Amino acid sequence: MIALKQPVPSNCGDCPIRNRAVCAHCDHDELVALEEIKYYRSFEAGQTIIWSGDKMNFVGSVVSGIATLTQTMEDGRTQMVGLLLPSDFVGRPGRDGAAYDVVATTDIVMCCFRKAPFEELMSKTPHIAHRLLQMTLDELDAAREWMLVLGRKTAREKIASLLSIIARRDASLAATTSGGGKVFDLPLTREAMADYLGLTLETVSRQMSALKKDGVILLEGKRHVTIPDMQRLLEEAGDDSDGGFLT
Amino acid sequence: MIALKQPVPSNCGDCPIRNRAVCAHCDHDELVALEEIKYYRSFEAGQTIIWSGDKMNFVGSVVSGIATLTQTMEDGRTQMVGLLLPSDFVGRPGRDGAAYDVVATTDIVMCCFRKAPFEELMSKTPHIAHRLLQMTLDELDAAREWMLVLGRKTAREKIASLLSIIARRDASLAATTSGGGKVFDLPLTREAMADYLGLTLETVSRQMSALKKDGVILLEGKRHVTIPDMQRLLEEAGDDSDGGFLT
DNA sequence: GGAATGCTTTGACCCAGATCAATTGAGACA
DNA sequence: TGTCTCAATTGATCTGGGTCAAAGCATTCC
Repeated sequence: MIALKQPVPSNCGDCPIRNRAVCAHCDHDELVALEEIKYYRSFEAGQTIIWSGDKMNFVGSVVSGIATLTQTMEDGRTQMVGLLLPSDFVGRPGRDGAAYDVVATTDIVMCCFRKAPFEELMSKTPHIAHRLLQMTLDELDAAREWMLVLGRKTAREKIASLLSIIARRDASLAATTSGGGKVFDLPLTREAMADYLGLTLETVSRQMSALKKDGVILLEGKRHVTIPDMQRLLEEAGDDSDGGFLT
Repeated sequence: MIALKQPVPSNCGDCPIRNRAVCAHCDHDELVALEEIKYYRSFEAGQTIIWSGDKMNFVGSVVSGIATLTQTMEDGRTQMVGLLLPSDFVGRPGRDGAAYDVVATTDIVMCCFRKAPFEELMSKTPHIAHRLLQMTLDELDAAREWMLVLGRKTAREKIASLLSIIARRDASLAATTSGGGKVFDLPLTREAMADYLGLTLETVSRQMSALKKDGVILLEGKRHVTIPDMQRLLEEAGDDSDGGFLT
């Protein structure tokens, strides 16, 4: 895959994640202060952005593209513990070492801040700290939702859950809605899906085929997914018919 | 079980969780402001403190005792998503509805604050907001650690992981260390352990028996556990020999 | 075109953990 | 002392998803 030079916002006003990232609630002055310490970094699909255990000297937001957060055991078993979509925050103020590997799944652009000045700024601008708390609480909810998926759902339900999450999150930014159905490209390989779901890639493949055979999803090629009936997918995921998920 | 009237700290200075709860970094004035809106509530073992979906009109900290956070699917499958020990925070500033059931596992005392005044106070006292962010980030790390346990560990490793977490957390407050070994009472039934680990209670029982037979743990009665060799337990849990866990 | 590479699908078989069922043990209570 | 209840153990059997193995299908690169 050719890594094209990716577009970068020229200023915060144009930024596609201006209203959802850690800077969402900042007023003009705060934004100016942030602009002073920010810089953009691009990574190609497949690149590791941060190695677990590394000293982190920056934090930042995903501007475009997708990254994953993964944990690995000594014997090689891996579990994805986070899926980072545009506007998601990376890094942990107040801690030096990275706890997880962060890997770019697609080409990705990040808006980074050196850690020390960001922490300094955070202590002075309550809007940033408050927004970060909100986002962290949301992530905690998502992580707990995922614990239910990992601990109690069947393979078929797991796949349906993942698809419905991607459809929902994708919908909130780049929704292609065609006649009631949702259409998107899977940003993950079968192996990455398996790592997210605590399954093997073979089981993922089998369940994808089964959902296709049963008409729950349509597949063109390996990645292009159409969901003709979102409600049906949610039922397959074992979720409340009226949306067990939070927002 | 007889629910004895439980002791309640007479003021924040005496409070056993003064240095670890959400109020940990508060200075004198902030503490006075908190004291004004705080009140204690006690619950007996088995009582549900909060029902998922309920309107939450308070937040608070666990002072003594243990509670669990659980999610339930329509068909009754349940997954525990949090274990609340003394100093842990309950409730979510900025959201009205409770997302999970909170159940007292032992008799428990909570230090509660009405939600609106607490949120008001939080916006004025950065120490509280900052501490809450720290605690939420810690919980997020714990949740992600747990995702690895749920997604990739064997039943035996899961049990060993749970025991080592309880031993560690218990150690930090009420450690009974006898000659290098750790001793504690399990605060959970086999069923609660199963709900935490995404297993059935039968499997939990079998693996407990197996760990006992292999000398990894000693059991007196059903709940009293001795861990003669913590290092050995960590190996059984599949963790890094030098502590894959954070903190 | 042909070979190499990487992702994906599919099949055959197996096993860890679930399910179903019976039993044990420890209070609580009358 | 017996019986009720509720947690826990243990056994027998079943099965969903893992493991191992072999193709299938695009892309890219000679």
